[in-house]
Amino acid sequence: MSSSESVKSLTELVQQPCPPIEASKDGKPPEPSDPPASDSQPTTPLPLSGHSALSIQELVAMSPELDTYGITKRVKEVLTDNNLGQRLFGETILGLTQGSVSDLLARPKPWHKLSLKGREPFVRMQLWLNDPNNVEKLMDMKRMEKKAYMKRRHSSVSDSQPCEPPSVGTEYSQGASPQPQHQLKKPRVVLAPEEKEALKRAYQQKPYPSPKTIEDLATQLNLKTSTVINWFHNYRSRIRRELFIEEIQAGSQGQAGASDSPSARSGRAAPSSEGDSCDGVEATEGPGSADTEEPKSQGEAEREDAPRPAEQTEPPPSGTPGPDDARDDDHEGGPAEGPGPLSSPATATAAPAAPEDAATSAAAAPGEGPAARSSAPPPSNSSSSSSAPRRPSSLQSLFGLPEAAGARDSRDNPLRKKKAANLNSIIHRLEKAASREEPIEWEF
DNA sequence: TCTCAGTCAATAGT
DNA sequence: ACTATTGACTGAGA
Repeated sequence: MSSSESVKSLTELVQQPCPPIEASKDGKPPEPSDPPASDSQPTTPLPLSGHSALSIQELVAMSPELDTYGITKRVKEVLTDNNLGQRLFGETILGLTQGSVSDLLARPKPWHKLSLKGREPFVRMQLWLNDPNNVEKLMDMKRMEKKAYMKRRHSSVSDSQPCEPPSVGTEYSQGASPQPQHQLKKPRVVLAPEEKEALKRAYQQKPYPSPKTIEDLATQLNLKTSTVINWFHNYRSRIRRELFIEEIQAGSQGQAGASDSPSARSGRAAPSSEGDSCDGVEATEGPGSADTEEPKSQGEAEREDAPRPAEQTEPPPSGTPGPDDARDDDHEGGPAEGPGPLSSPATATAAPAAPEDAATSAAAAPGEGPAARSSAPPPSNSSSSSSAPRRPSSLQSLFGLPEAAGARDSRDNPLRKKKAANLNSIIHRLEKAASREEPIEWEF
């Protein structure tokens, strides 16, 4: 068993025409049915059963640094060039749903920011790209899917069977499914623009609201607190991701690239898209307290963009996510409270005002019920927190990355890099401080 | 417990 | 039909 041995098999494995999907999807019961067309295997002997010599996880662990941005770029090209959809690609190659694929392709995170699990799709994409035959295969699959669909449709037309959602294969079955599905399906909550507005506003004042604030927010907006909590979680990470891509794009304007080295860190406040009239980008403070601290320096640091509201906004003082209210010094509940953060100054139209008004539409039903949870068998597994033995050379060729790692040079914009570095360290310290409870002195 | 990373899946947009 | 967006959920850390 020499390690070289395993690398060798690894190489072979990867070199095979077909991507080693599956590996072990473990977990989620409702998923394993994803195998491709489900109706007939074209000619692709997907290694769906048994295990291959190496699990994809191992591959990931041993993978050299990949250029996620470059990979997604190529994948996008290939998909569009060949008219292949994200759904098919995602389900057959990545084992992910269309939405996830879309997200991944549009906002890839830099390799270093990815967890082992998060790297998996990228390794799969890379492997997939390595063999041009894979495209053909996918196209074949698409054709077959279509054919099968047509067939099914015809037969059902002449055969009654009104049911049948027109989705490709994927019949459920799934063995012994108790089929509890008739249950109410919890209508998806859709936040109204005004509600989002209010939430964004609140976020700007306090990216990490205390439970109490959340509670208030929920009450005022007539939403469930869990919705508000989720919204903050989602919003924070979305913003973070937005920064990543900006970082990548800024760092590689021109050549594909790179990714990892922390480069420019410019950022806007939010992904914005709709009304984001706010873009308070620098709206740091609403209520009186005009920042206490004051990074005096930054003299030459760029100023124009208020970088990440999140970390920068208010970690310094007391920051810690500690149990004790810590961050939200804002007393909105108190005196003069009024509308709190969401009080949209002028346009009070927002939620707070008229709860009963159907307008809100969204949240509505306050009475949530016991909500039957689906039993979720804890698959766990993965594990394999191997310490990633590095084996670059062969693996690199294995993954066929021509450039990838190479781009770490950084002779792009020295100035920019410098600023970035500076900013980065600041951020770093902020984050650290935030998670630690120490007073630390702010001076950059 | 909280946050985050990753996803799913519904649904809005094209 | 396909893609993009986004609320919710799951599991891992601290």
